[in-house]
This record gives sequence, C-alpha cells and structure tokens, in this order.
Amino acid sequence: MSKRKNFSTKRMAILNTICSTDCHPSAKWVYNNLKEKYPDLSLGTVYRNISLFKEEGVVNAVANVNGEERIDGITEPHSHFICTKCGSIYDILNQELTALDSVLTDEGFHIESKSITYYGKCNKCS
Amino acid sequence: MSKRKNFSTKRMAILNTICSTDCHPSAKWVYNNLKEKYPDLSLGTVYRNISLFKEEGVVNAVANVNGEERIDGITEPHSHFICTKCGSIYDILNQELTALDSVLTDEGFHIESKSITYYGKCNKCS
DNA sequence: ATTGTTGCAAAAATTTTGCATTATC
DNA sequence: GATAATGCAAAATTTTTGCAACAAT
Repeated sequence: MSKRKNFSTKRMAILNTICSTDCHPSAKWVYNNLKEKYPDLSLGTVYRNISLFKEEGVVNAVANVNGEERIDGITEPHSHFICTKCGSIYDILNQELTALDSVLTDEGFHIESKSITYYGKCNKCS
Repeated sequence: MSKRKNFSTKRMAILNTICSTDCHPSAKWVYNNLKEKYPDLSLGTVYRNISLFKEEGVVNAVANVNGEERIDGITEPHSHFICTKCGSIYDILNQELTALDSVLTDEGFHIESKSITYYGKCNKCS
C-alpha cells in the first residue's frame, strides 16, 4: 500500500463523472462537465486519465461516434444501442452467451472482450 | 440512366481496392495502395469517396483501431475479431441470431444494424 | 528529495472542406 | 457547356506530448 496511485482530486473527479452518468461521455463532455467545479482543469488531463483508466480496465471504450471516442464506466459485460440520429448510447444489460464464443476459442482466438452494438434509431428519434 | 454517378475511374478503383482485400483497410491504406497506379491520387478523394460509399451502404465502418477508422466492403451481416496487439481485423462469418434482437425491437428500438466485435489476441499474436 | 500529477501550449494525426482545375457526358 | 469529380492545400478536430510548475508523501 505504499503506492499512492489514482488518488489525486481531479483524477477521482474524472472517474466519478464517468461512472455517475449513463450517457457514455466523450473526453470533451467530461471536461465541460467538470470545468465549473475545477476551472483550471485541462483537457489534456482528462485524456491522460481516461487513457490510464482504460489501461487499468476501469472504463472501456464503447464506440467512436461522430469522431469522438465514447467511454463507459460500467465494466460488466453488456451491450449497447447507438442512435444513428442523435448519437445517444443506451446500455443493453442483457448480454447473451453464444456458441460462437467457444468456437472462436477453439480456433485459436484468445477473446479478451466481446462487444455487441446495435445501430439504429432510438425511441425518441424514430 | 441519365445520371452518371459512381463511375469515375478513381472512384471505381477505390471501391475495388476496398472490396478485394480482407484486411479491412483504413483510408490511408487505400490511398497508399493506389498511389503507385494513380500517382496523382489525393487522400481527400479517398475520404470523400469512402464517405459516399458509407452513405450508399456499399461499405461499412468496422471500428476505430489506433485512431484510424477501418472499413469493410462486405455488407452481409457478420462479426469481427480485432487483435489488440497487431490490429488485424478478422471476419467471423457466423452471425448468430438472438432473442435480444426482437426484445429490443419490442422496446421501441429500430435496429438498422448489429455489430458483434470480439477483442483479443489472434493466433499469430498469442 | 522524490515521485506523481497537472496546466499549458505546441505538436501529431486523422478527417473535412474550399476552390480552381480537370474529366465526363 | 454543364455537371461531376479531383488535386491541392488549408482548416478543423480530436488526441497526444514535452516541459516546467505544483502536489503529496
């Protein structure tokens, strides 16, 4: 426990912001969201910390929507629905297991994660 | 038939390059690949045409790997395996139908496409 | 002191765009 | 000649990085 890692105020605030929203934010969204509370926050710091979180596996990239990478603070396996009109990303919590998973493993692919993403129009947009 | 669309030499060459490789290329890859044959080809033209192909639905974006969007000339539904080490994208042709699809439809999501992507290490990298 | 973290600005890198030119019908 | 497509370079974006300053033990 001698390592003092991941406990800077801003780092915690960034992680907390990501984990307490279900909007699957971009780096810029996190930055804008925290800018009021931390006026001297820099976008570079947000990017640096998101990179770190991804390495640690506490957040995951969901998809690139309109040129921006969107991230998810939920690490349990689940699926997503991305609206092609408004860009909203919805969590689909029923992740199904399929026979394909074991077929791939048998063929020598070493699966680290599986992502099921639906694209279409959400309730509000269709 | 009075419309003369999609029949410029370079446009055809770009589409042909995308459709005749299974590497799921980036725009830059397509550009580099055609540069020998068309020394005056410009990267902007490749981007412009890929945008067009995506709108027309003749190619699809697969994923953003290391900052580059990778595209697929196969439009039939299928899945992908992306190697987190070498960045190779493999086609997984066994697309399974699941109960989740109809559940989402019932809930008011209008599904346009479904993408199953596995991430992990491929045979060569593990 | 030493190591981690940040702000700031510059740099990289990808993608888009404006406009004059070229190609195609 | 009219419209479509392109080359080129500039611009717009997103993301990364170098470095000096600051924070925490």
